[in-house]
Amino acid sequence: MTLTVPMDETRPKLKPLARRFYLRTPELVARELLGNILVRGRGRHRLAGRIVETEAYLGLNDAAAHAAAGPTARNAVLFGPAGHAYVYFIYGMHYCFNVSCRPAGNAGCVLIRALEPISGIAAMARSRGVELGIAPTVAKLRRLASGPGRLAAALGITRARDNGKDVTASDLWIGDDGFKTAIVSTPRIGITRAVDPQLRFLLADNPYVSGKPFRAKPSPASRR
DNA sequence: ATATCGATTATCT
DNA sequence: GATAATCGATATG
Repeated sequence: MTLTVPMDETRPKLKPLARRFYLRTPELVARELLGNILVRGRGRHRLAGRIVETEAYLGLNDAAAHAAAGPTARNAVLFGPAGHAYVYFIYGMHYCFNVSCRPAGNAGCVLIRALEPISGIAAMARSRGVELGIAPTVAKLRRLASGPGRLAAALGITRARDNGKDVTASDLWIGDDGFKTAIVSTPRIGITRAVDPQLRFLLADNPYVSGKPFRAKPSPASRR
């Protein structure tokens, strides 16, 4: 199992990814966002987690994308400049957080699907309405932000509050601390069209990705 | 362990 | 009026 390295305060100051990072294809941005840190807040009271799962949505030529049929009131941000938050409401109760890619006019984006919680964990638990006792297990921590709806709830992301925000310069931003690791791709989750292409990207063997709960590999010594 | 189901509403046809 | 880039709960083997 490859748990990611915790962000620690001795690393160089976390700096927002620059605009040019997002001025590329959704596939590339989705891959390269993995391992970076999604942050809510600036300064002292920060909520932060490492991005461990993403999906690329390609825009007009992607039947599964919200932008597939062209601009509407809901998806307007996708047709604007790169590096802005696209937040939508789904199933009557969940928000999902995306970042726009490519130059204005190209409606690509990346859905951020899961975080490994790093700081502000107690606040995330409060936002999610879950109890973590002391010394929470990975299984408990996983419940905070493994899945796009959970992630948005953990960071208090809503459409009213966050849609359209500049992710390179606002209280909702993404920073690079230099972390890199192996990446896996799979088909995207929960869609009914364009189901084949492998546009979902995950950190290999990371327990904080969405889907089946993580199970520790049985070791000979721990078998019962 | 996997399967199915209900919640609840903005958005689009 | 139908659908949806989900989640959590319940049922069943």
